Amino acid sequence: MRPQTTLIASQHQTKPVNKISMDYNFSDIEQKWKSHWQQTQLYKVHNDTSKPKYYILDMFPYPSGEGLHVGHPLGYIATDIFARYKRLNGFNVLHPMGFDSFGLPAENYAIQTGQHPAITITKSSEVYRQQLNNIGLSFDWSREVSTSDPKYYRWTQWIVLQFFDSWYNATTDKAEPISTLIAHFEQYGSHQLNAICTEHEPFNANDWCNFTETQQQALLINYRLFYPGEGEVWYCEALGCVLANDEVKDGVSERGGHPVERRKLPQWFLRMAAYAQRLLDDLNDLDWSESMKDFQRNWIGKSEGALVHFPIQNHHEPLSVFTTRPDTIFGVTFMVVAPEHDLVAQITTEEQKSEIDTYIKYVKSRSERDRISEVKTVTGAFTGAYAINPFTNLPIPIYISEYVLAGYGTGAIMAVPSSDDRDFRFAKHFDIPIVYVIADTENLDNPTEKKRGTTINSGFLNGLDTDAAISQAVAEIEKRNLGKGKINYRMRDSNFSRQRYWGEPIPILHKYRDQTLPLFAVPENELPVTLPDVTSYVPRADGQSPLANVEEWLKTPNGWRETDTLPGAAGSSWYFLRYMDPHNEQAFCSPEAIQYWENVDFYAGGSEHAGGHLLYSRVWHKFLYDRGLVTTKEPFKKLFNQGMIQGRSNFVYRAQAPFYEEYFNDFLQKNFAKYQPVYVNKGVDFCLELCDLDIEVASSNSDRKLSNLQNTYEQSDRRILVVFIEQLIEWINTPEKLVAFVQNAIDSQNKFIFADNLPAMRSLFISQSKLSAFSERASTTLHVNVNLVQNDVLNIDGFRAWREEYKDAAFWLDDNSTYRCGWAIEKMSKSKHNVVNPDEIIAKYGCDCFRMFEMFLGPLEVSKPWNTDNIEGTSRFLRKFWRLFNIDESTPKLSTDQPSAAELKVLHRTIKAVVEDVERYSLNTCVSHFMKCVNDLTDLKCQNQHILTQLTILMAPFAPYITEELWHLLGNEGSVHTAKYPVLDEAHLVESVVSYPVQIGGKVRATIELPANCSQDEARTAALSNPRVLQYTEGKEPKKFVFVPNRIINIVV
RNA sequence: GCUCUGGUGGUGGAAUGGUAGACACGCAGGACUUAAAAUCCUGUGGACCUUAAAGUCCGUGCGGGUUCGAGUCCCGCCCGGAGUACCA
Repeated sequence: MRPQTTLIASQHQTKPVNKISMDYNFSDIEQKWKSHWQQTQLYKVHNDTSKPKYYILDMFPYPSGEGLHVGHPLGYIATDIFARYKRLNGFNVLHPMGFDSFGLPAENYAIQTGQHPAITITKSSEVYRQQLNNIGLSFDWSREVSTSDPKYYRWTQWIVLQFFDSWYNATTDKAEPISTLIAHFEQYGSHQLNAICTEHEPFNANDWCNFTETQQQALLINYRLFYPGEGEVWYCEALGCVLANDEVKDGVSERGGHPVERRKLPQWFLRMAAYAQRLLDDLNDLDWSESMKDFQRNWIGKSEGALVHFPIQNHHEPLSVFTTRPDTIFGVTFMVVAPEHDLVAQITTEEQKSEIDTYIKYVKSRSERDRISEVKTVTGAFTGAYAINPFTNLPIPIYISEYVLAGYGTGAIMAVPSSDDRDFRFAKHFDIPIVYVIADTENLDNPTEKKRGTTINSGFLNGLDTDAAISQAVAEIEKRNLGKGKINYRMRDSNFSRQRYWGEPIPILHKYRDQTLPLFAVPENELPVTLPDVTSYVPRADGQSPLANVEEWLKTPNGWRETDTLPGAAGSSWYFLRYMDPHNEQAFCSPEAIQYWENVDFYAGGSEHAGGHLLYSRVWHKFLYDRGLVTTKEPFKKLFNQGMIQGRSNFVYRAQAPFYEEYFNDFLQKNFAKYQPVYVNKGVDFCLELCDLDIEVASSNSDRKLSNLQNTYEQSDRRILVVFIEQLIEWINTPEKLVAFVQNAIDSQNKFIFADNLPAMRSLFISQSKLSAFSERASTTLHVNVNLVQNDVLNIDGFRAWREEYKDAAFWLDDNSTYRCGWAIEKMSKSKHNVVNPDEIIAKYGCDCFRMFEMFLGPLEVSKPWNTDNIEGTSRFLRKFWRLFNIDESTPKLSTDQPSAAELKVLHRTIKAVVEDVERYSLNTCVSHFMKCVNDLTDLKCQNQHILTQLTILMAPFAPYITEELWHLLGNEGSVHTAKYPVLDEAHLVESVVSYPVQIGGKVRATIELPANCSQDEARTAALSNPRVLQYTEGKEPKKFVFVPNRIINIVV
């Protein structure tokens, strides 16, 4: 389909119309410049260190098979505008794009279809690239990276091996090569070492030297930053594989609805927790939104407290807990251990065993989120074992409950029902005693409402306030050797392996098959370890990845390959560095490139990445910093979170059986009230009390009903009219025909009346504005393709053509003969038929219009619905802008005179507003400023070359094509995108007179004009003598006189 | 559950604590046209009041508070959206 505007334009060109300006023909213009820019490589970025750098980046997209919808480009257009703006202001701007191409969707598609994910992903990347190019984005595609490309993932694997080869030295507070750790072990054993590691038995230098290789390696993995261990994952017996959280819905697998359970399997981990404190500290210097920083702070979840060991009766090992409130230790009346805690099996008594087992089974089916968010019902089980409160020496029962997570703290808590809400509910439920340890909580219905105060019933802590009691308690705990003060982080080491095919193979070799230790890194010169082809992408029933089936790949001269792959986060945690030097085969990025580009200045993406990608990337960057591979501590200086674009769905309403009776009832009341129609619905639907006619509304295919009626009425003194639904539908928009039909029946003498020549049965759709008169049962609501709707008015022909079943659809229309649809704001999705494809919009309105409209929708950071209707305004604006140039036969007829003061004022007011708003990322208001400017210049009949040239450059970042075309029509060389950005001259904005609103008691009662540099006294005299003001002050002295220069006057009487 | 975020006309939205509704859409009326498209003009938060000009009151989810002045700041609610560690 050719765009409408083009048709009109070509008509004008073929007609010999005299002196009509050339119309704005976006499709020719955009085609022309798109290929021209490609040929001249306008957007190619060089590592040109003579210019200041600016690195602007969009979050890595995953190329989904469905292509882009209008929500995706929002951020890309915004960053493109900033990139172009920065370029015009003299920066060397890096603005690259690539694809995060490993991941589950392609893999699941491969499982279903057998197609290699590399093929699907290449196809969808190609679609993405084309669509992005359609939007006029100034990416340097020569720098494109793709995580599933072996040339790229070679370096992902390389960095992972650096993690493997590192440990965290808590003294120097950074990651160091594992060789320095081994040197330490050889000299001191594990003594005098301050490292972040998994706890293990201490050993000395002599021990170390006598350990076997496997023993040494087992110790080292307690320190490595990338290490093997055991982790809980979702496992589905029926599907025979590990599932992602996303693939588990309501406790069953999303595919097939099979039961799932948490299962411990060998996994690889990234020792993220080592970086917790630095991740927290360095947030302060970042230009991120406070909410995003808050999110990460909460995620890291630092808490200060104490580690306390409670002895267990009849058991050698103590129960260790972490608590933030050691001051309440006298109030501990029970302990709760995570159901999966190792101790549970050891301490559970014979009598309690079956209860505990049943409970553990229940918990295995629960997600972590379910476990912590469930507060209404308390669940748990008693182990039968008792711990001893070391301060009161009283035995306290040990329970297990799902609200305690194995992965947090020590996986066990000391429960203080008088100060913790969940403990309180638990104690109530299991009838456990409550000891009050804070003054004035004894008489509260819920003592946990008061969490701080004077300590009571607590021996040596009595009388202390909470803070003093905490430090006193910690001191005493340490003195009695019961534990120690400790800082705990909620953030834990990240599970960094997947038992799946479509990811980077973990470049590790095992000496023996199916035995983790000993293990070795794949030598650097053998990277990348590429993915072998497999016959099936389905994970193995034993939970291993499909790679474990590829015998010839598994076995190498030096050992057996690791079969786990890396998660998506691996490739996306460092990609922004690769863009700096994307083709380097000697290093992941050259030191020179890193020296110049440093890190990302402006990073745009959705806030949903806060806990994942943004945290992983920070850890990787900090690690690379520690190892001297990058020069900055943080990867992303400024973070901008754009909102989502929601879909705006449209609905049509299909009539259901009850509709016809309801409709006819209403019809009778309106048109035949004089016969007193009554809805009887007994045998027949209606009877007209003041005449001898009954009426039945029926479908023509209910033959038996008809013959029954006929029989009944042959013996009756009343007559019957059968109104067929088909007839009702046929006459729905011409009720006068139905009136005539019914009137005829009333007037006739026939016993049994029905229409014979019936139209075919069609489905009926009711316009939204008619709907309110009917019950909910009268219609069903159906999503309709939004592309068939404009301003909520349905394109009826389009609708009929949309689906076979709607071919003959009938419509009950509004009085103005339109069908009005209902609407709702929902997520944009295929099933809701509210997906709008940018390509279609661009074909109809042009890329420039699409870009400006996306920006015009609303503030970038806010979620908002897409509504194509409003695009007309933006389209009109661009045509009006074009007309300003007075183009006759492809030459603008403009004046080269000195612009007028009024014109200059409009221009500079716009420059000021646009620059201010671009700098604060408010792009929707920029579009408004351009509209206002074009409106004002049109009103001024401005045809000044200087003004319009400046405006063209100003608008170039927003509308790159039309401005480029006009730039050349104006006779300029080069590209508008390499021009010099307009500079604000305040001199043009100086006003001699300011108009002040005068408020009296906070309400505006008058407006007065005052000289620009007016003093408070002058303003006071002028305001108080104003007749309007006098009406309110009645000449009295005001209580207060507020004068805000250039703003407002407020008088208090 | 927890954390974050938002709530302003019929619609999208604008507004450093300073005239709420800029800029658009839609709608209504008008001009131009054989007609349509395109374009242009006028009106458009609600309720009063007036022949008119003008004016009055109410209005930014709800209830309080701070201030000469609150959409904006503070406290307490209500409703929607997002994230919640293996979707990316």
